[in-house]
Amino acid sequence: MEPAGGSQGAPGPREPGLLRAVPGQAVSTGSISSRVIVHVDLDCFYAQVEMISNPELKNKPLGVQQKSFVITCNYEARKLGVKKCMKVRDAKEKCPQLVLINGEDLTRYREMSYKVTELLGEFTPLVERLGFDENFVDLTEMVEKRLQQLQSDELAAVTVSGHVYSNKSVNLNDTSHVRLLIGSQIAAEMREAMYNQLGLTGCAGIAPNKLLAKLVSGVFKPNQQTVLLPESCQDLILGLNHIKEIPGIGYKTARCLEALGIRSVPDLQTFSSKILENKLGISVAQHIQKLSFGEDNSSVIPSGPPQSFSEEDSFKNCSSEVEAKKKIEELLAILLNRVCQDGRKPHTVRLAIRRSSSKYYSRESRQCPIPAHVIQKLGTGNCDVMTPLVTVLMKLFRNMVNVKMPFHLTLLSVCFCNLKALNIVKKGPMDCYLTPSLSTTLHSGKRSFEMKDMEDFS
DNA sequence: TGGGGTTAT
DNA sequence: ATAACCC
Repeated sequence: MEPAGGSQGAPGPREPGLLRAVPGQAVSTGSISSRVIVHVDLDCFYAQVEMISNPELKNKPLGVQQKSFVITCNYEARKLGVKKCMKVRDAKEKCPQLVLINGEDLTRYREMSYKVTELLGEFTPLVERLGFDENFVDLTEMVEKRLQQLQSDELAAVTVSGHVYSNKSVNLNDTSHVRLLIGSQIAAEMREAMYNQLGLTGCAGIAPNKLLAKLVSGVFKPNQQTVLLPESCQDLILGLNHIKEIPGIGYKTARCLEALGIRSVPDLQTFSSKILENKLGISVAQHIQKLSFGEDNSSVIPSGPPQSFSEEDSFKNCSSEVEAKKKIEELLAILLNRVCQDGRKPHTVRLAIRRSSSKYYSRESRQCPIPAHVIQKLGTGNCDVMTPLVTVLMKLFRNMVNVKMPFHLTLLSVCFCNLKALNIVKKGPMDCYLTPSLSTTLHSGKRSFEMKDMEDFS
């Protein structure tokens, strides 16, 4: 996650009203100590996208299928017993009327996903994506501005939007809650905008940090929102039945913890820090033990454009080089279109495989720089960029797979990463950005001082 | 599971 | 390059 104190460090000088989000970097929120974070979680996202594409699918039980699995389904289908990640066989057995749509091509889901992130980005630039269907938004500054617009006698009149997470009765008039209540109003506006502009429904959780916002967003589903007030934080985290339900504690860590006899949240809260550090390393140990108390000081990191593009395909078996090459070419062709639309240029290509012999989810990969002359042609449609890239990918393939020996693959993945916006030329304290057209001009004309620098760069 | 993504080591 | 995490 992030070192302690991330978004709450020293305020430092900042231009008033100017909050610039730099993707991948935390943004200082000034001297504000209590944050307001919202977690926005779309309802059965892929199924929603399919129902928008084809409204006749509404009020029918709908599943989205990848290979032999129903990876998500709408609420009609859930009522009839269909669950996420169910085998198609089992789902059809449970629910013979189930309509299935193939969801292996993520293009429309990805596009809609970024529309959601962009829409949230109109409220504040502090939006962090988590997968295609979830976003965290740091509302602290927005809330503070709205608060300053209020007269002191209006504070007690601020009302909550949506549910309040609580077992006991809470005093909503306590003005120490006013920031979270305003946060709940903004969250409602966000969900309204998502529905009005994109036709999407979803849940939201509003809380003082990302962990708690995420946990509380799922309390009332679907299409509802919940705010968590500070006095209920312990109730929420202690309400979990197993540590694996804490986001950040994954399969491996949960296994390791179980071996130590740690299963429940109180188990983890009270376990010896020293022993935990020895078992998991100081970083993970301290992090997850904080999580067990509901503490999470990680900041919302604006995601910006993606850092990598990949296409993958899984299959029962691929055991010849010719077959592998065909599949790699398919993946590559799709990727080239995607990277062309993005505008930036990848400087690294990676090939990953999964062998049928490998125990569960384990991949091997090899990567290498994309040749400079290939990078330059990448945006420019007509040139053949496939051939050199296939050549380099097959070299990576043969580096991983001894093609003279029998092999058996179940997955191939091609990834473009190390994306650079434009040709960056270092000249002094400020980097200078050349537009592609200017770059071309410099190529054809006399060779400038900057061009010599560029050659070193690539 | 699948077909994606991210960060840390 | 891998391993962990997230969806």
